[in-house]
Amino acid sequence: MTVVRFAPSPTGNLHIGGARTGLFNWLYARNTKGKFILRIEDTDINRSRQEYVDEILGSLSWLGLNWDELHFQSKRFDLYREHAEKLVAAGKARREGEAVIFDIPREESVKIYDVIHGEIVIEAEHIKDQVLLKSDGSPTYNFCCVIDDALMGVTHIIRGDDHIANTPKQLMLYDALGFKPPKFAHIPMILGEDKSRMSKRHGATAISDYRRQGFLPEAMVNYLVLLGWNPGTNKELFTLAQIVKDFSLKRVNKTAAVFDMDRLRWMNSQYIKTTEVEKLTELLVPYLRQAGYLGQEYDAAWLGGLIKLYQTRFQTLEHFVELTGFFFKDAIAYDQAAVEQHLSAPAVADYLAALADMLRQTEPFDIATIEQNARQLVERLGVKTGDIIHPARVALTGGTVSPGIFEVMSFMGKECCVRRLETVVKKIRTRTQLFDKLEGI
RNA sequence: GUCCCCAUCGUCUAGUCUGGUCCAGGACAACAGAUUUUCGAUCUGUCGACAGGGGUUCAAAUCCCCUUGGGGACGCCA
Repeated sequence: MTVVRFAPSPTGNLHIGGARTGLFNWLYARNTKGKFILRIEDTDINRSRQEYVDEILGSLSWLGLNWDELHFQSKRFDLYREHAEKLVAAGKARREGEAVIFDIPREESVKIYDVIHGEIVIEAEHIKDQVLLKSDGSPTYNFCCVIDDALMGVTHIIRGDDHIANTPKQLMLYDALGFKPPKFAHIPMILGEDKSRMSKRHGATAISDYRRQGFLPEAMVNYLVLLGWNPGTNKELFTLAQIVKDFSLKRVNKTAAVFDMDRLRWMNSQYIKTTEVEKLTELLVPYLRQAGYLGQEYDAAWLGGLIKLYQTRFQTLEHFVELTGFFFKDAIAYDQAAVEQHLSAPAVADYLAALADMLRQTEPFDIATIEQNARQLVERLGVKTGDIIHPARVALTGGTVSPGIFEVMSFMGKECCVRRLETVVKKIRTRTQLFDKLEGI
């Protein structure tokens, strides 16, 4: 049985690169019906924090990466010390005070047979002797890693290729300890836009940041897996189950990939489009509440309709909140350029006043009826449709961008539409030069 | 500085192992057109790459070498 592990250290959040490493391990385990071990590498007591453990576990769960075993290295110190003693006793390591140092066998060169890279040879002369136990008695990464992987029966180590340089050291430890080494698969790194290692200055790096912004876990996983792997077809959108079925280490790239936010957003919009409205509602409600747009009670049918109206227009859950603000807020902000472009013609006030009257008498206040009445109004006034629609859009939404205006009116409700239109009319008529004060309607 | 990894459109990539079907395919982005009451979505199209140089071969994106470029590692961090 294949056994893999993902071994994050709780000194920070689960970031994009770590998540992808975890994902590849998980996929490999599920594809081969093997075991996926989650091992928290918290040997650095000073930098490890419980909140990061929680954050990492939370992010992995959110992505849907369930683990079969969970271990903490901080609970295994005795085990590491025991093995260090053995190495000292065997003359393969030496004591320096409390510390134990591994003597790298000098005469050897180390060959790594990497599943992705093939053979990599490193001469022993380039490797320094390795600290196994620090002066405070705590074990080091390379040492714990080897002991745990060996004792936990890990068959494949899938990790970032920034670990290639650690591999010969670990291989020598496997040999010294008498353990059978696992197979290694070093996957390419994920880079920032400037092709350097992803870091905070590249923007959001934590999975939880993306979750907060309203990316869907399915989209995140789909995007991440395509960074360094593909099924060899032109297909790009997969369910997790499909990826599990198709995944193989053989099709993993060697080349580092640049993280592309545009593509992630596109990917997310693909999933939003195909997610049921009920599910989207459930996801969106907390965001709307946080924005103060929704109370405990809300009209689910109305909100569902609004979500449907916007389903092809929003790329993240936060984006939906941004786009639909004018449906929820009492005071909307008017875009200055839009006001000048569409509300400055002398006749506009009359048109909007007529529109407000018409809307007041429209019953039922549904899309078809509103449109029908609006078309009649346009005819009666002898104007072009756009002469009414564009000013109306600015008056009702504050800007020039929205879904179809009749849909907007219907969802906004008669009372709100009439109020906004009449307020704008009044402002135009009384304060012709003061369009910039058109706030708080 | 030393060692290691990598190298196809701006980005993610297919093709490289098993050379010919590739004057290099798909997707994101960009741009243009269609559609539309605006935007978006959608459809159609355009732009756009085998880093350079040597080999090997009848034939090279594919194999070999060098150069260049990029990345990573050289912690009593993980």
